[in-house]
Amino acid sequence: MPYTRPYAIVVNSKATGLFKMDFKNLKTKNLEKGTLLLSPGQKCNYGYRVVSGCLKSFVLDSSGKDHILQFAPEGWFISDLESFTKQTPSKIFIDAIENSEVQMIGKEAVPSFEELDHQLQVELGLKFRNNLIASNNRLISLLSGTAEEKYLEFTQTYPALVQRLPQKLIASYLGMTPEHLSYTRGKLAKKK
Amino acid sequence: MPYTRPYAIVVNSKATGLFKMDFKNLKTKNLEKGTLLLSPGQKCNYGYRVVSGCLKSFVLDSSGKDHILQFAPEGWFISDLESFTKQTPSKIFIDAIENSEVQMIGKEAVPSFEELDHQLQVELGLKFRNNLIASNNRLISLLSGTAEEKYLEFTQTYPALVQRLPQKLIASYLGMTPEHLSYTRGKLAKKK
DNA sequence: AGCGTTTCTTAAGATATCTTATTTTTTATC
DNA sequence: GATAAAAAATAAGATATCTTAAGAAACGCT
Repeated sequence: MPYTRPYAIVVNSKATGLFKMDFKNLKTKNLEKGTLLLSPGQKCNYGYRVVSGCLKSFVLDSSGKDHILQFAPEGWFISDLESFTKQTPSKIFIDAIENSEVQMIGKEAVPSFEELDHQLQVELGLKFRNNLIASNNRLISLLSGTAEEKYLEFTQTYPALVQRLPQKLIASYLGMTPEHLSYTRGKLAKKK
Repeated sequence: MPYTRPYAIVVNSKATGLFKMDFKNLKTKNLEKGTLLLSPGQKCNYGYRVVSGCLKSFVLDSSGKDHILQFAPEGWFISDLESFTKQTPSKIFIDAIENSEVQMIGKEAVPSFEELDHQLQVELGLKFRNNLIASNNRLISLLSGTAEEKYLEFTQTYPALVQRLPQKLIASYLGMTPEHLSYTRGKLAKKK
């Protein structure tokens, strides 16, 4: 079943990691829970720095199931890097998991990487590198982990999110059904 | 069963993408097929630029199955980015799929990102960005694709490798068994 | 506090993918 | 080109994860 939700704003945005950048011309926006910021097919013209609340990015597969790519709680940045930089149609959704406050960084306000000032090039280059390391580690985890291993790893990597997010979203992030995550947690609880 | 192979050299290395860089002090080395260049637990002190042949990086999971992270044919670069930059113990293997010639880039010859000359910072920053986009796309594919979809995508993305590599290595890259890939290919052939 | 909604748990049956084993095909070596 | 070794195909039975469904618990709103 396709994605249906009440939503307020339709703006745009990348899906990658945690970084803080200070640009000029930041517009602050308050989003209601459920607000959809980017949909597949759109060009992503914004990045979002989360001031409060939490966003997520996700894809829908050919059978209509969603798969969460990234969570972005306070201090994190979220966008569709590929669509934002290459101005290609996005493949992903971005929406608000909670009522959130975000700073929007518009494409037009961001020079190409080559034209950024030197300090920002270094900072951003390092962010890309760290995000790449994180993305590769997630690949390893997805490729080689069992449901149990992946869940345990998540709880260690993002203890705060385990408390805060509905389990079904964590299941989607880990590539399993909520039912199977529940079953896995049950097994783990017995072991202890 | 653990990884056993005849091997010649034991050096080290990252696992990320395609980029060309020219550093001084490149040592060229000829590797026999099967040569192991990096193992889990080691610090990765080298990156490898492949001149001819093909390398791969992979992990072994808790039940002894391998999962290929990257192929590196001619012109590609391969290493363990995390271990190389942070000097942490690697989690991955790197070895030669074919007899290969590589240029070794030693950790000691590579300044930190902050200290690189400006031109290289820009080039490398863009490489990190493109690798990150590629890594994110692979995540999407692994999370949301069926065996069939993932195989078709691979054939479109790396047509040359489909010809060149044994199917069992492609299966490992796609996160499935060789038997299941064979079954999937059989189904696809009938459809056509 | 109470009622409706969403989330979580549990469990039975279904399916995709895996395991093991055997046969056929391809590749490598002398 | 013959033989050995590796890879691919095929198939039957096993397992992890999914689907569906229903009840229990938690949450959110008035």
